[in-house]
Amino acid sequence: MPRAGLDTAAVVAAGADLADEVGAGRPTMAMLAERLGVRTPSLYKHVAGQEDLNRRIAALAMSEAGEAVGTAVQGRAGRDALAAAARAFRTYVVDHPGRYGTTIGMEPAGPEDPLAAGSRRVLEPLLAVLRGYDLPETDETHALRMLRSLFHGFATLESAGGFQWSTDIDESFEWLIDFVDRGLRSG
Amino acid sequence: MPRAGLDTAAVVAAGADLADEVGAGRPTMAMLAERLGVRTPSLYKHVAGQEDLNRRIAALAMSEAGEAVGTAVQGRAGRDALAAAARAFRTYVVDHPGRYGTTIGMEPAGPEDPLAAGSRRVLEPLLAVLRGYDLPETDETHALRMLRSLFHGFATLESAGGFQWSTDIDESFEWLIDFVDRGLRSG
DNA sequence: CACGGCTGGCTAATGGACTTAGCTTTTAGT
DNA sequence: ACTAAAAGCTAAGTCCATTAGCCAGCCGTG
Repeated sequence: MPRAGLDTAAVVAAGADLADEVGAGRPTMAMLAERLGVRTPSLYKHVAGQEDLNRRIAALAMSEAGEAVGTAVQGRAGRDALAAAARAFRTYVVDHPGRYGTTIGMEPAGPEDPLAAGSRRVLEPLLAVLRGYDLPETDETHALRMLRSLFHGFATLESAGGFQWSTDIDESFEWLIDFVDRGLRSG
Repeated sequence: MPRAGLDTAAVVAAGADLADEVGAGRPTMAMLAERLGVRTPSLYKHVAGQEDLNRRIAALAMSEAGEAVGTAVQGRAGRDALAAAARAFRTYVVDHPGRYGTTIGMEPAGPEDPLAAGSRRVLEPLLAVLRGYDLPETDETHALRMLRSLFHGFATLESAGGFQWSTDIDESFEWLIDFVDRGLRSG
């Protein structure tokens, strides 16, 4: 009987793919095992259980989202950087709704939690974007929270089909970038 | 054997309470039945299943949130109305994290879905707030989506413990209201 | 007041999911 | 080649959601 050659990263990656296909929170250990060509209990050699798997998927999603935003921001500043960051984040979430959705409602268990580290990877480039505007230092945290809330909220609502009218969503998104840019410049 | 005297509304209300206590998506039919002093299968006389229960909880949450925001906005205009709406929404979500969390990622099944009706109850007063600003009509939908995204994102992140530094969250929230108000006035 | 039907409860049973325990075989290092 | 850890497996336990089918309490009619 040949070995499947799995490791934790492979299991988590497959779980993340599965979440993107069937929706956040929907994948079961059984589905994942079948996809990996392995029996369900074998998964427990690589992850501690469903809870652990989900935490790892969420951390992966955060880290990937952070990388996408970071890359998009490289070499840009001001409105350009803001728009690039926003679009990169939205694109990531729309392309990976399941794994990103796994992050929702999950509390980091402490500053050492990989999930918290992933969050920081997202926040870092956003902070860099804000540095391109002339904000009083005390406002930086507030603005950062605003950006995160706005991007997170928009992407989450969009990927859940939460915007009802026919008005073009892309258009709303560009409007939103403009709105934030103007607000930050006049701050 | 005396009757428990349940009906659909009572079951949904108890489910919503339970969600607030143990977290969105966590309540089981078994827990709910025990709390209602009834055996699990009896719940199916009032609710079609777990999926149906969650949809009803979500619809209830939306409707309640809409009512809270609507009441808060009554008799106010401009910045006042915006601030009242924002605070009412945030307060509702913080006080009822489980039932509000149940709405996340749930797609309305059509315009007749009570969940969609609940969403409209939230959007209505927000639209009224926007009417207090001088926006071009084409911007109204965009602004509405922005408000919804921002409030939803902020409240969701907050109630999941997603804001990491020690900077006061209330302060960020007030800053955010101010930011939006300024942006809408200069629109 | 009797009574018949609906309604809301119950028990029993099925199927599926997560998880643990314990065994076996591959594989990597000496 | 030999050993030991790692990675698979089967078997089994628990819990949950759901369906089927039964029975008793309530309501309205005669």
